[in-house]
Amino acid sequence: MPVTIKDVARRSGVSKATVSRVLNNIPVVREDTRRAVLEATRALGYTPDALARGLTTKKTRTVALVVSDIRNPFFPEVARGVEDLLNNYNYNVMLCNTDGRPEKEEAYIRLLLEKRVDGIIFASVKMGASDLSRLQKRGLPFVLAGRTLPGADADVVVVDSVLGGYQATMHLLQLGHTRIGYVSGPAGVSASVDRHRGYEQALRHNGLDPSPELVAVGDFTQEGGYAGASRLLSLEKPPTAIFCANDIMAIGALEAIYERGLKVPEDVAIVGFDDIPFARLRNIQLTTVMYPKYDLGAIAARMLIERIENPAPDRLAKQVILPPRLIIRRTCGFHLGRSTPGATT
Amino acid sequence: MPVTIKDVARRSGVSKATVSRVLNNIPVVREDTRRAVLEATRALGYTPDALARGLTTKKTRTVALVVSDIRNPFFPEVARGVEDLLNNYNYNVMLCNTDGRPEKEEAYIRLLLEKRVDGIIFASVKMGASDLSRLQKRGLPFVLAGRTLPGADADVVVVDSVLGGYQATMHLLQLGHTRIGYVSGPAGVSASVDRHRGYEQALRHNGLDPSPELVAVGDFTQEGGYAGASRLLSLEKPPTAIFCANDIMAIGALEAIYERGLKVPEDVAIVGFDDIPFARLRNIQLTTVMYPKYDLGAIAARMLIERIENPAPDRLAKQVILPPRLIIRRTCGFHLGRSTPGATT
DNA sequence: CGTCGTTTTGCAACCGGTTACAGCAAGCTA
DNA sequence: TAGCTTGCTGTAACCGGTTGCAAAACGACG
Repeated sequence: MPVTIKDVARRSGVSKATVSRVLNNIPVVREDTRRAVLEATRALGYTPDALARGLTTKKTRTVALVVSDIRNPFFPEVARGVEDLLNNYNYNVMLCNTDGRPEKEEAYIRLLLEKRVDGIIFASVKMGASDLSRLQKRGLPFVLAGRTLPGADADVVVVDSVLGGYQATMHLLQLGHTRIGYVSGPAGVSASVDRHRGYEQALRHNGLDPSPELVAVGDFTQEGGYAGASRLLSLEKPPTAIFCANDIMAIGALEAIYERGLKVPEDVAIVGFDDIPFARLRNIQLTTVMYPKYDLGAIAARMLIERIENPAPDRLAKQVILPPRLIIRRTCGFHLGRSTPGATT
Repeated sequence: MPVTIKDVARRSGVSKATVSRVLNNIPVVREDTRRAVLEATRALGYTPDALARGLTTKKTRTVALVVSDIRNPFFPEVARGVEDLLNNYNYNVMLCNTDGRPEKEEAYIRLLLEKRVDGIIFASVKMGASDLSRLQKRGLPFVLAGRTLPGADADVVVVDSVLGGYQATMHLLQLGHTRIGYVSGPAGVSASVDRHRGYEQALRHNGLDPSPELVAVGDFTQEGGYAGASRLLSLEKPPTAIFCANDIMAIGALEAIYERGLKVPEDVAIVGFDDIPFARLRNIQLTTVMYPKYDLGAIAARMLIERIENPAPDRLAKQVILPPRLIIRRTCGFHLGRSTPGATT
C-alpha cells in the first residue's frame, strides 16, 4: 500500500540506487534522469522512510530533551530554544519529563538508546556522573544545559550562577540592606550552591559575615520558597531582604511575606533568579537575575549537533558560561529611591 | 561495534529468531533457552534497535504533539498530560512548535510522515480540514485537542466552551453587571467563537441585548488583550466587567485597566478562561474558567492510542466534551459581597 | 520400537532504504 | 582503431530486526 523507493524506481525506469542518489542530491546523476525520478516521486507521492534510512546510516536526526517537568516555567523557554535551533539543522526533539527521579531517567535513557536518538540534552539530571559516563561509552553524545555535574567531563552550558548570586546580593547591599536571607535550592545542585557562593562573596566584599541562620534550604518549588521564607521571617531578627535561588521560590516567599501582613518591598525586599514569565507581570514585578533560557537551549542544541556531526571522540569537553543579568523591577525596592531599607515599624 | 541480535544469538547458541521471540515474550520458548538468551542479553549489554524493529512492524511507538508555542502557558500542562499517559503505554512524544504558521505545520507533517510516527495530537491547528484529510488518506491517526475544526470528522477532545462562556458571563450578571465586554480570540477559532456564543446566550437569558460595541477582537495574546480592553475602556460608556476569551488576554486587560488608574474588581471586573498557572498567583487571583489542560492532553493521548492500536478505518470519529468549571477568585469581585457592581465614581 | 501430535527451534525472506563495487557507453588520446 | 578516461547507472550486499513456514526434538501411545 505505501509507496516505496522501489515503486519510484519502477515508474521512472531506473534502479533503487539511482532514486536514492537523486533524493539525496548526490550529484552524479544525469540531469534528465534526475528530473524523471523527481517527477515519479511527486506523481506517486513518495515519502522516504526515515526508519529504513536510519537503519543503514545510523542517524535518526532526532535528539532528546530531558527535563524534570515541562510545567516548570523555566523549561518551555529552553525547549523552544532547543527546538528552533534543531529545526534549522533538520533535527527533531523528543520530550522527556523525568520529575527528577533517577529511575525515570534510567528508563528514558534505555528507551532513547533503543530509539537510537543521535544525542541528548539534559536540562536537568539527577543521575550521577558515572551513569552519564556509561552514555559516553556507548558513544551517545550529550550536553548538560543549565546544570553542571561534578566529575562529569561533558559539554556544558550554564550561566555564571556565582556571578548572578553576587549581583543579586550586591544590589540588595547597595540598597542598604545588611541582613539578607538566602533561600537555597536542594543541596548539591550546582545552580543552588553556586548562587549561594555568590551571595556569600558579596556579603564578604561588604565586610559582612554570612550567618548560617539566614540561609534556609528550599527545593526550587513554590512551597519550598514559602517554607524557607517563613522560617527566615520568624527569626528573632528577621532579614530585611531575601534572595531566592529561583523565581518560583520567590513567588512562594512573596506569599509568606504577605501572609504576615508585611509589604514588599517596604518591609522586606525580594530578589529571585531566572526571570521566568511570572516575574515581569505587572502585579508581581519581581527583581531577578535573568537566565537566558532560550539561548541556553539553543546553545546546548548547537553544541550537541556539533558533537554529533563531528564525533572526534577525544575532543575536549566544552564549557559555555553565559553571563547573568540583574533585572531591577519593584520587589527589591530600588524604585523607592531610598538607600536605607525598611525594618518594619 | 554495537551489539546486535546476532551477537546475542551466537553467544546463547540459538538463532536470531529465538532471541527475538524471547525478547518479545512470545511464550513458545522453552524455559531454559529463554534463560540462556536473557543471560546472554545481559552479559552483552544488548539494546535492541527500535529502527530495525519498526521497519518490519510498522510501529515506532512515537507520537507527535503539535502546539503553536510551548511557551504559551497553556501547553506545558497539556504536554505533560500527553506524555504521562503515553508513557504508560510505552510511547514517546515528539514536540513540534509551529507558531500557528501553516507552512511550519506542513513541514512538520511531512517530517512526521517520514519518521513514521504512529499518530499526531494537534493541540493547535491552522491548517484546513482538507489538509488533515490527507493525513487520513495516508492512514495516519490523529486527534484534535482543545480545538475543533469544522468539516473535519476527526477525534476531538475539547471543553464545552459555549458552556464556559455562559458560566463566566452568568457569574458577572449575577454580580449585577449589565454592561459586560468580551475580548475575543482570532476570528474563526472555535474556542473563541464558542465562548462568544456562551457569552451572548447568558446575556439573552437575562434579557440583555448583546451589543457589538462591547466585543473587541483579540488574538489570544497579552498584547491583544491589552488592546482589546483598551478599546472597550475608552468607550463612551465603558463596560463594568470584561470577559476575556483566555487568561493571557485577561492579563493584558488587567494592564490596560491599571494603566487608566482603575481598580479591579471595584471599577471593572475581569473573568478569564483557561486557568493557567498565572491565574492563581496571589497577586493576580484571576477569576476564570478552568480548562482541564492536563486531562485534555491525557485524554487526547488515550484516544490516539485507541485509534492506533485498533485501526478500524470506518470507526466513527469520537468527540469528548469536557465540562468547564468556573473558578471564582478576586478579579470578579465576588468576595466583595456586593450585588451592585461599581461603575466608577 | 515405530508413529504421531506437540512443542521448540531454525531457515530464509522481508521491511525500505544506502552504498561499495562493477559495468557499460561515450568521449579522448595516441 | 585500440586503449583510457570519465560519467552514469545497476547489482547486490547490508543495516538489524520480525515472522511464516518447515523441520527437528520430544514425549506419549499402541
